[in-house]
Amino acid sequence: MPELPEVEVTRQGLADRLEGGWVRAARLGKPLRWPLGVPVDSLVGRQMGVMQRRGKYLWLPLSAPQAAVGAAAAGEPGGVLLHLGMSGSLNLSASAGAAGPHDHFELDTDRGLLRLTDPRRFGAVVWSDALDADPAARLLARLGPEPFDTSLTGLRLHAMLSQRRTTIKAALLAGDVVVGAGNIYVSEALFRSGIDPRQRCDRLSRPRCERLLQALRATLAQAITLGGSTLRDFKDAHGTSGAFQDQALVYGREGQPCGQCGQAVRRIVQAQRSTYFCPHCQRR
DNA sequence: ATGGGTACCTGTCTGC
DNA sequence: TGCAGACAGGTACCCA
Repeated sequence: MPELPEVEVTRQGLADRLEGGWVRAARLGKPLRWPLGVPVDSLVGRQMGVMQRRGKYLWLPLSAPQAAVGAAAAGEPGGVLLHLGMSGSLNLSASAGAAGPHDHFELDTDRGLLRLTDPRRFGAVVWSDALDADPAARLLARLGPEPFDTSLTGLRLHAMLSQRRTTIKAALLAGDVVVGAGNIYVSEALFRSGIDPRQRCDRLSRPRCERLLQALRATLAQAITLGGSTLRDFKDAHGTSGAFQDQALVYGREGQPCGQCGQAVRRIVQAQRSTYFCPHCQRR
């Protein structure tokens, strides 16, 4: 599910509300992608810091435990690195009922109950001593620059892409050239920049890389404003669905007329994933 | 080193 | 109605 906009919308809905709050209890459901790495009770008695995002990961800093607040355990500060996988969402609510079959991580805090719901369980919650310590560091190491990082320019994007022979669709999806765009937003950004998703990275001119970066930023920014996309599962921290899916120009629109030229939008499969594009408006 | 395929897991929808 | 098969927002890992 969640691509950068959905993760960012989630972060925006949680950061202020969680900051400074205390963890009173913690619980795990079914196993996720990786084990937490520490006993879940060791999260109790810690104070939450400002939630941050890197790519599609979220980082919730946690102070060293205070015995007076919760459990007795001593420990060092650290945090949990969260990933929403394909079907995850994080919700903070004052009065949550009993955990459902897809609720796999819960922090009961004085700010409410923070709950990760993830039917497919591709998501993750991993303890790390710091963002730049393993295992967080190892997971984040492969990520490319943030799309809104001002040091990322069309020139730099062009330099990175010129080293690759894969298709532009595959390269953007891989997240090591730029993070954040997944299957929906890659299709949309390529349409908006008029680039054929099958085009080889090393054949893209610098002006086209420039246009691609602009389109990617515009698409992601619009999606964040609209609360992300909800295809089926995604809800923000307040339980609200996104609205970008209604603005998609090609994604999920196979056979429908392209809004620019009227020709039918095509769906092809690249690396086992659907790609939507307009063969007329998008050129190699 | 790069690139492609596989695996993880559950739910929903389609077509026979 | 039942059931098999395809498909779904991601990504670490393995092998060529």
